[in-house]
Amino acid sequence: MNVSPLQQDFILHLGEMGSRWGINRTVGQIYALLYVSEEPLNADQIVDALQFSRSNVSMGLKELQSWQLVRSQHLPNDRREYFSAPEDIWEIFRVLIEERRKREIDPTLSMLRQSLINDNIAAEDAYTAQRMQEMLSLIELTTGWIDDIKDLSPNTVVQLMKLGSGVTRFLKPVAGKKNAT
Amino acid sequence: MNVSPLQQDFILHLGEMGSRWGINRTVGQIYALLYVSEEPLNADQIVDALQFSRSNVSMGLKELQSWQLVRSQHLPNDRREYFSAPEDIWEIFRVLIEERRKREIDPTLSMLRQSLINDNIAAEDAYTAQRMQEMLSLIELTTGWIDDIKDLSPNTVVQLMKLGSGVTRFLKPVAGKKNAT
DNA sequence: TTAGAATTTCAGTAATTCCTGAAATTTGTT
DNA sequence: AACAAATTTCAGGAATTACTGAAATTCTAA
Repeated sequence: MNVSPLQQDFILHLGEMGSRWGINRTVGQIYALLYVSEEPLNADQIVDALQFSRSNVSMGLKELQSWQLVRSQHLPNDRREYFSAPEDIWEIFRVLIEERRKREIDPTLSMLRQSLINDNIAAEDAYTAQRMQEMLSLIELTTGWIDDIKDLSPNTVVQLMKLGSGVTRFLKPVAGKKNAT
Repeated sequence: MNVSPLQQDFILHLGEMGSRWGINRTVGQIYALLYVSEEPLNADQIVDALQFSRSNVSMGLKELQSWQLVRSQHLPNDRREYFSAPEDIWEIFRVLIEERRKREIDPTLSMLRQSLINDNIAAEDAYTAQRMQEMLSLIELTTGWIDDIKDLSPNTVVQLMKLGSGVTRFLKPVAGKKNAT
């Protein structure tokens, strides 16, 4: 496994970014390597390319699979497992959004719903409950929207994104408010 | 500073979530406390409510201010600094997206642009460069779209989100493709 | 300009997370 | 079934990150 300088830059960068994305450096690097590799790689090839321990690679691959960012397959006449990052960048994007939502949003959604079930909130908690409700409503709106658009074709999403704030021209104007600036 | 059970639940939860959001537990708790507090609080009140050290509160507040999630002000005849989370949940949402983008996306955007400037990529790097370009294009599209809609009024954004995939009815149909499912 | 209140800095320790090598387990082939 | 290859588990050490208390600094009111 020789890693070109271009690949090396990319791998090191995604390693550093990993920590900001809630995965550690080595996991970020493994993903980066797979992302830029045309052929699937087995664990030993990854060890060879990135120079960390076999067990670390094993755990890293497990984590990437739990994120659904990496798939494994078998090649004919080879009992080793081969790993690759899905090709379709839109698929990757969608998975990333869904997984982050699961980890970063859904627990809070449940917690807020649970806490706000109680319909007689003490007077001293009126403001707290109102704030929690505001947060809940925003999360529900946002996740509902994501659910709604996540199944659109990439092509459609591209069109919509390119349209940007231009979509507002299709909205009914609200009295006294401009839709777009 | 007495913290109600409802507030306590919320504070502890946001503390735990903090780690998934790239801020630590205590910073998450400080933010949660401010978020549900109707009045601004000074550092000692936060110490009293959450029971961690004065210096930790000081550092936590600094970090929250760097995220633009917390503001400070002065009350008449009191030299202490008082802190609060902005009221407007849409403002909070916007700030959160912008700050995460700065930390999690922009560095990669720069790196990819920088790496791909070079217009004669070695043959062995053709696939790598293509993959990096795909990532770059997706990031540019997404951040461009965010830039474009971030200035819309909350009202407009709510309308658009509620419309969800319904917006596709305004798009020109693409030959052989359905816009919506 | 000084006293003391408020805040920040920072070095050291505590806690957590990461990574490894050895051992155990699983898988597939003969 | 026995062996060896491949993979996973896991205890312990390494590295990183979080938190504290003491000291230093900044601020403000007299």
